[in-house]
Amino acid sequence: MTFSIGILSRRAGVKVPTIRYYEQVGLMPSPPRTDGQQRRYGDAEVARLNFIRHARELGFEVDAIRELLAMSAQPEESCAEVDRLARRHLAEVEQRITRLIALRTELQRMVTECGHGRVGECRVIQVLADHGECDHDHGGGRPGSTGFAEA
Amino acid sequence: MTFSIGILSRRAGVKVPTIRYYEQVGLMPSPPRTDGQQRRYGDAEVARLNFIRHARELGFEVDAIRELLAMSAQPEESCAEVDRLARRHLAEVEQRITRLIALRTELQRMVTECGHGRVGECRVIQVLADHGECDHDHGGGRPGSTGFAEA
DNA sequence: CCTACAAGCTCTAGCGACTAGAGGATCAAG
DNA sequence: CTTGATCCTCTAGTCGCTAGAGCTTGTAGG
Repeated sequence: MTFSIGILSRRAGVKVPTIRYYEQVGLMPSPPRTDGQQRRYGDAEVARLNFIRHARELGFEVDAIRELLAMSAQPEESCAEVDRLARRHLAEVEQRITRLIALRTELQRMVTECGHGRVGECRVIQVLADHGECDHDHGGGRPGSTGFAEA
Repeated sequence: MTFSIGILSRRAGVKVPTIRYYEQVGLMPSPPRTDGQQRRYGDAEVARLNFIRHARELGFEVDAIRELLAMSAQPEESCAEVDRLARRHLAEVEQRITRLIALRTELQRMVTECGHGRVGECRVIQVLADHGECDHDHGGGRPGSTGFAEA
């Protein structure tokens, strides 16, 4: 009926220290303890932890999960807020994708233009040194040392 | 000829505390100081800081930038290592994109399936509660409370 | 009943790349 | 010479864990 944190860990696929961390930040309840102060859990906690894990895998932040959990405890309420949270997160993910795709394009251009010669002519280094070469190639970054200060 | 950290900050588009942080972690040199211990920089530092900023914008980690800077100081060396670093980073970016697109798909499905009714029937909550509903929809998550423990 | 020892406990510190703030010194312009 | 913007160092906080020290507890076998 009740079980230890290690069992809970295996059942929900969340590491033991992470469960304790979730308790600390208020995602998981403070469970009852044995006489020796060891935590005892039940099936409800497995469900809750699965919910948390899945939400984390989808990239929801701990604050958002706290809200989602609070809302899910009110099944009669309108789910407009839940929807809003999920949409906002979706928008963030889409923004990250957009930015990463721009990065990928830039990195691809850098590596395909690298002539595999010496560092002095390396496009990768040139593009990094001169931001102006980033979006449009206006030809001929000067070869040679970049002339940086040394750390 | 030489200028303060604030001027360097404006010229390179990097905040003052970030410049000091870069000095601390060895990306920027320890510059000469005035009698009153204030840092003085020259144009080489503007170039170096621009390089760092651009590399950060492309998502290179500080460790990678340290290596890139070291390599760029050796223009006669082969750029194979530079190339390797850039390609590895590109591969990481591509992986992140792949994962984020999977997340986006899942989130889109969640929000489009939400009927905008009560929380008890909300698909967003249901999918989060039951990982099994994630990749393939086998119909009819039971409505009602999720039955979690409370935090 | 006793002994191992796995698993639990608390507490602190570390990751990466900054950011914020306190509390004080210095520099440049008027 | 005064004002006030800028600079200095230092510590601590962010986020979501993860690692480790040093100790206690639970449980299974003998």
